[in-house]
Amino acid sequence: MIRLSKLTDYAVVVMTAMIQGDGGPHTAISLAERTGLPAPTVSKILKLLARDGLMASHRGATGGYRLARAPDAINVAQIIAAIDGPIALTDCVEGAPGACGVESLCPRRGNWDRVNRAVRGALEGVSLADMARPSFPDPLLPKAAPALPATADAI
Amino acid sequence: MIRLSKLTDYAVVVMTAMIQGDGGPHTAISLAERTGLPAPTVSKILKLLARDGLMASHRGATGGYRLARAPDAINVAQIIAAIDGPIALTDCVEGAPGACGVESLCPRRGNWDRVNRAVRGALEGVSLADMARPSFPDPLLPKAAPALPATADAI
DNA sequence: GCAATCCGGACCAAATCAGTACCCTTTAAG
DNA sequence: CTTAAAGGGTACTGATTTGGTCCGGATTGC
Repeated sequence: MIRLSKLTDYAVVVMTAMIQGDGGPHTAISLAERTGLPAPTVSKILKLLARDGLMASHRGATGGYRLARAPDAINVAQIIAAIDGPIALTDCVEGAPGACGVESLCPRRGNWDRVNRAVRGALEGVSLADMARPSFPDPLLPKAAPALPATADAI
Repeated sequence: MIRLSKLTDYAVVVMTAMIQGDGGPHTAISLAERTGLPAPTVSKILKLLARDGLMASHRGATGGYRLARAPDAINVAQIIAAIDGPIALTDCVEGAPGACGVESLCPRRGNWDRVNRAVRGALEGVSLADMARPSFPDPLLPKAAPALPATADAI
């Protein structure tokens, strides 16, 4: 499967938890308690999100984190980019020149970029507000099945 | 970054190499020579592709592999599914129930599926024929830069 | 001044993946 | 019928990545 970092999943959990709270700043510890995630991990996520401008941080005694923008002004692509780094499906375009072997076959590189753009556009179309919305009616997922109906929604 | 398996990249290389050859069947060894990839790896990829019906294999003395369908009838999503397994960004929906911790925050599960569908649709829109097309004019990639302009095309 | 909080980096263990090797089955040629 | 060529499947190993932790330092409010 296309592995999306687990930290990115946690990031969405933390950010939705912030939405559901009051407007005040949230400390890393309080968010860890509310989400059930380990505190150091939450702290790491918040730092990454703040570095990319998705969070506004306030240091000092009564400090904490706040969302930098409204939930519908933050999309999934931005969150992924903050945690996992730039969205690129392959590492074909890297510093290592010898990895590609025969160069005559490598013009496909530009075409992977086409795929990257398509995926990026899809991810930009989903906002944090969409993710925070409580589970919506979905005919594919009759919510009574915590077992593993996962294979159904695969390609 | 969103890690797409390196084997999937190789799969596209191998399949484009098959397109550029004549119509006859290709052996795993001949494809390995033409692509510069290690032979056992090519064999592994071909087996995976054949298992999902993307390749037609012919055993015996003069056997080999052929594309099961026309290049424009095969899309990237199918290749990824054959190599990396079903396309699912997160493993939130798994057999392990304890992993999620607080259940009250987990309704976002259905929303990840929305993201999955968006990505899947994007990948289905790119065919193998698109990938095999020799590098097309792309303003973002002024083909004279094998160094590492990779960060430019990131999100 | 003191305490609470964020900031930045380094560090370690565990899971995952790429790659390889081996043996079996099938098929066609001689 | 025999032989060789090719795919089919499984198991194993080394390396890379990732998730998670920890520590000292900087900053702000009380």
